[in-house]
Formats: sequence, structure tokens, C-alpha cells
Amino acid sequence: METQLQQLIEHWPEEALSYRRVGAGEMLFRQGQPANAIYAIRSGSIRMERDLEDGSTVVLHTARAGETFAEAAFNASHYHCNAVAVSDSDVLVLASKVLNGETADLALHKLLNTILANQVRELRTLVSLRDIRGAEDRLLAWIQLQPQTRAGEIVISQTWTVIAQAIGLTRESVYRALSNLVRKRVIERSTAQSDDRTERLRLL
Amino acid sequence: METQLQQLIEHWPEEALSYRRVGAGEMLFRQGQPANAIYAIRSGSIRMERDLEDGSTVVLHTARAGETFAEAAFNASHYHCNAVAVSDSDVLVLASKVLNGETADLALHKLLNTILANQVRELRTLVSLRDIRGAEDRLLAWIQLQPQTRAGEIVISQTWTVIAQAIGLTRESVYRALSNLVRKRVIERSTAQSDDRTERLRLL
DNA sequence: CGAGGGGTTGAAGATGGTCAAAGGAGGTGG
DNA sequence: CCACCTCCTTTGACCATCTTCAACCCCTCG
Repeated sequence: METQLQQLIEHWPEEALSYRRVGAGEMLFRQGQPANAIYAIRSGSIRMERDLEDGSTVVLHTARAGETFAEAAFNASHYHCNAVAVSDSDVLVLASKVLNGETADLALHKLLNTILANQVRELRTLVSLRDIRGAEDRLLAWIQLQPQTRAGEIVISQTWTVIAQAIGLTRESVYRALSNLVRKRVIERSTAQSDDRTERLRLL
Repeated sequence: METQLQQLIEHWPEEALSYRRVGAGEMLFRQGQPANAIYAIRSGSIRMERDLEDGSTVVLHTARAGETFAEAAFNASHYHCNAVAVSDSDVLVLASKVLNGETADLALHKLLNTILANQVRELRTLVSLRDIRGAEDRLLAWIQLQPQTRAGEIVISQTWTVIAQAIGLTRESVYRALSNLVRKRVIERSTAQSDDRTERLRLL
């Protein structure tokens, strides 16, 4: 899907593309402002949060490098949440005006559809994963859903800390679950980190 | 969004629409079959599950009445999971062929985009909600995100059992959390069930 | 070289899950 | 109209599990 995002950017009319840097803590947009763009994060991370009547706020999502957000710009006239940079971030701004009107590009809409449909699929599996109570079972299910190489190995390209967040566990729980799975001979971890940095897993 | 789904169905060419009934346990489609339709559930519920190499299976999602699924039909040539009816179900079949080709309807694609974008938004907030560890905090956050009437009340149209599943808790935990929130005077529950069946909440 | 971050493991405590039990509402069949 | 059944609701008690806190290693980077 990284590839799909690339495609989207390439197909987007140049005149509707721009960059923007936001420092940590800075706001990219605010709740109530007119929504006129979709964003893609090149680096950093952005948190979306909704202000509530009582002054408190609820986090709706935290988008990381490689993700898009504010797709709501399609239908809503204004943003329904604040976008705050968690760390210094570099975002690509895709003006949504090119989507409206009779002359809008059909191919662009199709591309957008497939990207969104994929995202829906990923998110649903993420939610389902989190329905698995046990840490071991949850982690194992996640592992089993990762793509395998022809050699039957699974390449772990993120840090376990990040994976832990994704599947809704603390990193400690994940490490413990990993240890247990190895001890029970369910998986094997590539202790061989000779030259490359990436870890490899094998299901037994 | 129920409304949006209605719109989608109305805009869908009649010749590409059909119904299908599946009994509990029956399969709507199988992993590997050519993907040529999107589905909308009218009644019942359908579980999507992926078969793994080792013979086990992972649940990817359980779709309920009012939801659409298999949006992957946009880009994938074949289904990547099985769809099994959990209970007797009645589904609407939207043939995806009308989306391809040069003559495809732009308005239809736009509508699809907004529907998918909304779903992405909802799913992301669902995932974020599940990141909240405490049962009380989680439930409260969910409540605060529900729309309020002008009177400042929140109408609960689902059963708590269903809500519990949605936010990843057992119903017992939800009832306990509700009791606690009431006891702490954070919310008020409408004990007044005089004539209508729906419960009402009020934030204090 | 010191700081920071990822990785790893241990011990203790908190919290939600599970099991159990019971009341109420609605539906159905005799 | 009543018996019966199912599902939602509600609360208590106990237990398994995950989180928290803490400490340590190793590596990288400024």
C-alpha cells in the first residue's frame, strides 16, 4: 500500500499538491475549520483529537509516516477534529478540490477507492485481532497474518515496540509472549542478525 | 451512514443488483474465488475468516446487519477470505463490474469514496477507543463520542451487550462501568422507561 | 562519553474476565 | 391465558492475566 500511496501522489494534479512542516505540538488544522485537503505524512506523526463540550478531549487516531488522514474532506465541509503534530512532521497536502465537479478524474477516484477499501480491510482485521484476549494468541494471530517469504519466513520490519502498540499490548507483554511462543516451539526467532538488521520469524 | 448505504443501493444499476439468502454456517464465498461483488447485509451476520497454511483460521471481521463488506472486490481479483454466515442471513449483492471500464459512473465512485472514508474514520476511532485500558474510561469515551440531542441527552439505540462487543469489553464489565459512572455522578441513566424502550444518558 | 531508545526479564498489584445466579421483558405454542 | 424459553440486564466473588515499575544490557548517535 505504500506503493498505492505513491500512485495516488503521482496521479494527483501538481497544482493541487503542496508541502507543509509542522513542529511538535503545532496544529495542522482545527476542529471546525473548512476541510479542503487530505494529508499524507512523510515523516513524524500527527494525532487527531476531538474537543468535547466539557473541555476534555478524546484521541481519535494517531497517524504515522506513510499514512494518509483527513479523508473526511470528501464529504464533510469542515474538520471534525484537531490535528496536532506529536513530533516534528513533514506532510504532503493534497487539495481536495480536484475531486469535486463534473470534470473530476475517474481514474483518481477509482484509485482512491481501492486505497480506502484496503484501509478498511486492514482496520477491521486490527479490530478483530484486538478481540483476541490472550497476549500469546493475539500476537500469534498477528504473526500468522503477516506475509511470508517463499522460504516460509516472516520478515519483521517494525520494532516490536511499534507492533505492540498496533495490536494493543504493552511492549513487555509482547516480549513475554514472544519468549513463550519460542519456548513452546510455536515459532523460531532468527538469532542470526549477522549483517542485516531485520529480524526473521518462522512458524513451526 | 445507514442513509449513505441507502443512497448507494439506489444509485446502483438495477441489473447489477441481486439478493441472496445464506443459512447459518453456509458460505457466501470462499477464499480464492473470483471477487465480483460487494455485499450489504440486510439481516443476520457474516464472519470473514482467513484459512492459514497450518489448517487453522483467523477471524478478520464479523459484519452485522446494515454493514457492507468485501469491498476488496475493487482491486483484488479473488477473495482473500471465506465469508461464513453466523446466523441465517439476507444479503444484497452489488456486482462490482459496474465500477470498471471507462463508462463507469463518476457519481457512484464519489459516493463510494465518502462511504469508505467514513468507515475508515469510524474504524480508526474504534481502534483508538480500544487503546484506552480502563473499562470506565473506555466506556465514557465512547459515550462522549455519541451524538447528543439538543437537550444534552444521548440516545442509546443498541443493547449494551452489542456496545460491549464493539468497544472490546464483556457485557459484565460494561454494566459495572456504567454503575460506577453513575455512582461517581459522571453520568445519569434514564430510569424513566415509561413508554418508549430506548435508554437515555446524560453527562454531568 | 553520555543520553536515549529498543530489547528483555522479574516481581507485585490492579483490573477485567469468567462463572454463577437471578430478575424482567418479549415471544411462542398449547 | 399460562407455561416456557430466550435474551438482555445486573451484581457478586474469584482468579487469570496484563500492566506497572524496576532494573539491566546493548547499540547508536550527537
